[in-house]
Amino acid sequence: MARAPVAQLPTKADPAPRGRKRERILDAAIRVFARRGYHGARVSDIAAEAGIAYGLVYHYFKNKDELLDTIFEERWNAFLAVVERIVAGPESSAEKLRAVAALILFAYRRHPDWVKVLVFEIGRSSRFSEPEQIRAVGRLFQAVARIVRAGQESGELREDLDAELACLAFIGALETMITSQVLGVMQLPGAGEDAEAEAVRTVVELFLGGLAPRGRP
Amino acid sequence: MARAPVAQLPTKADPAPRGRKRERILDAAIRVFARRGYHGARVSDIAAEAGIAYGLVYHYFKNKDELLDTIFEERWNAFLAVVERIVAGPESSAEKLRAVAALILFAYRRHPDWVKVLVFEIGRSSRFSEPEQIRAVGRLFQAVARIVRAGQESGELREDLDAELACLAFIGALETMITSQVLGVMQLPGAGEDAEAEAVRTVVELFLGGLAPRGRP
Amino acid sequence: MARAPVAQLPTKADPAPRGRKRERILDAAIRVFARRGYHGARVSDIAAEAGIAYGLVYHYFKNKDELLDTIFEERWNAFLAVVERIVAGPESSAEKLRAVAALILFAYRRHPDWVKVLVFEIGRSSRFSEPEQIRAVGRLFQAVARIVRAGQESGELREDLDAELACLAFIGALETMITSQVLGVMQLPGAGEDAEAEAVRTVVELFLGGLAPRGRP
Amino acid sequence: MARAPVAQLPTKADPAPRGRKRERILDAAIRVFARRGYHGARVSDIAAEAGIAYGLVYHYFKNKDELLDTIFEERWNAFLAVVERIVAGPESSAEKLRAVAALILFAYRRHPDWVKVLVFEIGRSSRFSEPEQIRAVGRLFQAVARIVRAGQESGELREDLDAELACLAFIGALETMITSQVLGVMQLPGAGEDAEAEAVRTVVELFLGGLAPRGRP
DNA sequence: CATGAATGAGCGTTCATTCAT
DNA sequence: GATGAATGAACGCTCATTCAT
Repeated sequence: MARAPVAQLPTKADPAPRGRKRERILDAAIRVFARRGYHGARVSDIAAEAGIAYGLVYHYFKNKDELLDTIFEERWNAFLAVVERIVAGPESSAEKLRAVAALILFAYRRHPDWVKVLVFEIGRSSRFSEPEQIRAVGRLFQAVARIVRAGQESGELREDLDAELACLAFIGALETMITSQVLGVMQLPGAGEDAEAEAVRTVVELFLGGLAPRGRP
Repeated sequence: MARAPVAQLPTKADPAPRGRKRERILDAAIRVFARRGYHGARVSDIAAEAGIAYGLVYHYFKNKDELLDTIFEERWNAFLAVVERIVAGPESSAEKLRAVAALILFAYRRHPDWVKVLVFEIGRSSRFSEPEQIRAVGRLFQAVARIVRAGQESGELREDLDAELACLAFIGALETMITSQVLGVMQLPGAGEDAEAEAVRTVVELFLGGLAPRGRP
Repeated sequence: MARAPVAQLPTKADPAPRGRKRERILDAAIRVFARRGYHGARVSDIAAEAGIAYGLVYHYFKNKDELLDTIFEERWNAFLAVVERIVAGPESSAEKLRAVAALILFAYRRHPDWVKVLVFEIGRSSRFSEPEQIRAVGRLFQAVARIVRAGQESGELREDLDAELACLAFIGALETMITSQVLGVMQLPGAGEDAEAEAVRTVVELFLGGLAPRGRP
Repeated sequence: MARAPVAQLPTKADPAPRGRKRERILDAAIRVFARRGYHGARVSDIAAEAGIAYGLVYHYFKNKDELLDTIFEERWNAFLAVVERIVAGPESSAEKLRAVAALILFAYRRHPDWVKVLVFEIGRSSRFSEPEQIRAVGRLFQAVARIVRAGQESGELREDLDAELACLAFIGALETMITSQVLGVMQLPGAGEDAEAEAVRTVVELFLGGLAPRGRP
């Protein structure tokens, strides 16, 4: 459904038609950043990956930084748009949280490079300290927090926990699951789609029901 | 008690006595890495922070990389030792999880530089891909997973959620809370010790009881 | 005739036209290596001598080592080609040996820097131990040895001396004459062209006729 | 006979008794210079080879340069003394030349490290340009030249070749034979002592009798 | 004598960025 | 638009040398 903006991300099968050099460069940058990290990626690597001369990168982007910024802005905004649409929907809070979890983990399976860059290169260190990017990431937390607050107001969710702290935990749980898959820290149960579904279930169940058996008050 | 190895971390009030240059360098490196990130930190910055000639760094460490590796190994192992002691204790699973959460968030309040380096410079970026470091981090997850599994076996915790997935979520929640504080993504309720206590409560409550009110199955 | 490749070596009078930067760099490197030795030559010296930014050196060559290797390969092969042509000619062995001696000593007078680098920086120490370079130098010895062996087979030269040992002596005599001129160890008779001619005569005469007077058996 | 000064050079079997640190350092330096070249040899390598702390090197020698200079002076002078004794002897010129050739090639077989350092590190490279060292090497040439001149005056050797050029050729032939053995450029006939004897015979025969058969004028 | 911690000049190399073509 | 030659700031690292102990 709302996956259109995500689906337009680069795929080997869709190598961007000639002439759209700018997109070619961005896609190449995502791949190279994912592979070598921002600092390890040379502008010439990106150009080579895009099949162009590296001087051309500077026609479309002011500098290497702007590449990362652009990736972040364009892709993150597209991603946020989907999240906001989920938030604005008529479903229950539980349903919305499940949708957000599924969106994030699905995005990773479909576009691992995209997610790696986001998580490892942007959600990181000094560049991330820039207020603009912090605010952008804050919008994700606020969106999830709105789901939680709405649930609390409607009585669907308990009110004695801070909505913002709770949503930090929610996003953090998802991020760590992705990280562990990227790095192979742990073997997750199942594989591919199955692992993803199980991860979604676990996070949502945990988040809503907790680990303690229901029998205990 | 078990905080001895942690407590000996640098404090402005304790500028390390003469002769312990190696420690001075490591402490300086932690501070500079925390401030500027690994790539942004020049060896000469670290030497200046330690108040020594930069050549001396190479007397004690093979290269800049080894600085980070050493920090990781020495500090992370000290940290893990405390976690393992918690795991081995006689308390209930809930108590142990609370203790781990408190340990992590307390460590951040007391040694923010240490934690920043760990989370931002080691837990991300390519250097983390090295098997040795992945295994080291894996030990943390395994430790927490053991707490969860023990709880599941004793009936204290529900058994229909995968222990490892659950502990990924648990650690992830804590990491994101720290990150959000470092970057100021969100204003957490309270401040200092209070904020920390509230964060611990939220994560543990969420993890154990979930967001859904107890009344609902 | 066959001196084309040699003749294109740098001369102050021929500062190499714009665009042929690679050649400019190699020529500059030869001059600086000759003046200060490989270890004493800074990359920035070479760049300054070539009138370019030192970064450009790395555009054309992988590193400082490759400069020396390239000089060796390109120039040595050009030199060897001339030697091989002499070997293949129809002249007597004595004539060929005289031609080789003249070639070597003439090359030094015309291109002293070239020869200095070859003799002092390449025919030296660790870099010279690389099999590829040893083999390249071996080709010179083999070429001269072929002249000697042919002379022995035709009866022009005596057969009771090993051809390879003999040619080692031949080349060694010439090399030492060059060295003594470079370093001014000894005052050679005559000057410039005359000294060269006398050196050629002495080496060839010695090599063919020996120091002992013909009258003595 | 006159080999005493040479024979006192270091041998694995005679590791210099305790206390004679200065000699230990010099011997170690010779070994390390021979193995890695002057530039490639660190002062700490030499100290390690000598089994002492590297600071001690500076008690006995002003700096690294002085090590090489000392090796050169002490060993070269000892070597020269033997040569001068040969020159002063009552033998024929031919006998003396044979003795010099044998001395040089024998020295290499017995003390290859010593010879390598002399030929590769001192006989080349810029340090050799220092007048003092040039003069020292010049003394060897002058000694051999004196043998030749004496032979010419007594009628034992032909007079139409310049004595100094001739002795350059003589020494050069010997040096190249050593070099070719060090580097393995060529397979010499025989092995060890035999190869050496054959080399001596070839150089002396060549030098005295030439390659052309006696029958031809 | 002996040690090795401490210093810092010096240099090779990388790579983002500019710009003439 | 497109290319890649050209530039040079920046930085990691080596290692000879000094000196307190």
